[in-house]
Amino acid sequence: MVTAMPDHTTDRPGRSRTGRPRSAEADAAILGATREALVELGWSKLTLGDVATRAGVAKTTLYRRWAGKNELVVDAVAELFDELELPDRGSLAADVEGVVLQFAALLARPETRTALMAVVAESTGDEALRARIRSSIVDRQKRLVLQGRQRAQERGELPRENDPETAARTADLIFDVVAGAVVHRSLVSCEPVDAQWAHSFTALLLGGLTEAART
Amino acid sequence: MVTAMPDHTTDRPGRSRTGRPRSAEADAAILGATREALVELGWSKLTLGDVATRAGVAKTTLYRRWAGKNELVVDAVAELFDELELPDRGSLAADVEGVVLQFAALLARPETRTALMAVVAESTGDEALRARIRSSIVDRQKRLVLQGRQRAQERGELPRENDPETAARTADLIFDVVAGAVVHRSLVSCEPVDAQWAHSFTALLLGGLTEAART
DNA sequence: CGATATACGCTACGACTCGTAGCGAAAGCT
DNA sequence: AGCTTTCGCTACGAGTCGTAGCGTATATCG
Repeated sequence: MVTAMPDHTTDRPGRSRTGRPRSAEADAAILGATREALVELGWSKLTLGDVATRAGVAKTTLYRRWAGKNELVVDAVAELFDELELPDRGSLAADVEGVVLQFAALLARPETRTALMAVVAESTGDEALRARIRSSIVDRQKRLVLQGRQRAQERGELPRENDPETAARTADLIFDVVAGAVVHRSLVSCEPVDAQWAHSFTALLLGGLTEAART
Repeated sequence: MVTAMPDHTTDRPGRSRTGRPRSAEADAAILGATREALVELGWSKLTLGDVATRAGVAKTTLYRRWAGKNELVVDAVAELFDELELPDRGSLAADVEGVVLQFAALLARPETRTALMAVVAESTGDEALRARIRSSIVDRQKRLVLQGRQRAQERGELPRENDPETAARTADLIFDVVAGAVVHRSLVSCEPVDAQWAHSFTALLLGGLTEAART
């Protein structure tokens, strides 16, 4: 799931092939410095000037590539979410528990905690930013739900869907429940997402799914 | 659930009874102005000077009462959450659907959307702020879960718990699932929490609960 | 009533960040 | 070579921050 062209760049005139190309190392250094500064300073105290200094680039270079703090942080965090995988653990319950714990581990990292919530908050009044978050972060992770369901259906643990529209709605519901519960547990309630919690949660979720499939 | 003493005030020396008391009207004006400014400007562009102007008070008055933007916004938003109620609709499913829709309506208001996420984001690096959020907002709403379960047990829809520790864990789990799913659906996925979704979600949740109770 | 104590409005201040403009130099492509 | 774009650097006005100082307003206490 790699974008062929870096999507963070603002309008580049015609994607011309002449002239000095942008430094890829600078890109990596900036995104890394952003995550680092986010951990130390938090969202509100994060300044682009500081990021530029840490990355070893000029402040103007930052403004040439990103429109502002929001866009920069979205790109800096989006990279982290691509780590999530869905290894086949043999059963639907084990798969769900595994991805829950993976997601929790990702949210336990300070840069993820801070950045994710801050950007979502900022996006409530900015439609363009919201769209960027959805395409860069949220929608990419829905693949985990679809993948897990397909595996479960192949194993016979879940019935195959007849109506594709219902199937899509159910997938969305599951995605919101899983992601929402884990985020709320770890960031709002500030309680650990350990193996015990993951087990209880999985039991609740799968119980609800099989119960619903029965009717 | 009204606190006898305003809890937002920073250290007041001995709560002495002499001298001019703080204006309660100013308090209300400031908190209202904060919510208003939050809607128009968003979190990052919200300035305390602007809030002071809108509220018709001096900027210094703001700094005398609140330590900073975070604390002010937490108090401004905490008031909104006290609206949530759990009217008795006759069945557990109806009660859950009702509170889900209420919560969604609260999150649909722009000031709530913006403020809640922003404050949570800021709190990831600030233990004092985290504690303030929990006591002012989160923990207060857990009453809804406890209340709903008690009613369901009285109706015979749910079995009574034997182990109080397990009961507490289950309540926490339900709280995180409900609040997390609704927040994620409306703020991250940006999809409406309508009657249909609330119905599907309730079926999933209650299905999981009865299934889990069976084993 | 006067004395005391606190809150309030107002102004001013240094420090900081913002986002942009302008320049010369560097680095690629034809 | 010549052209094009990026990069680092410096400087700038605008805006915000949080605080200090001062005079005034409003409460309780003796």
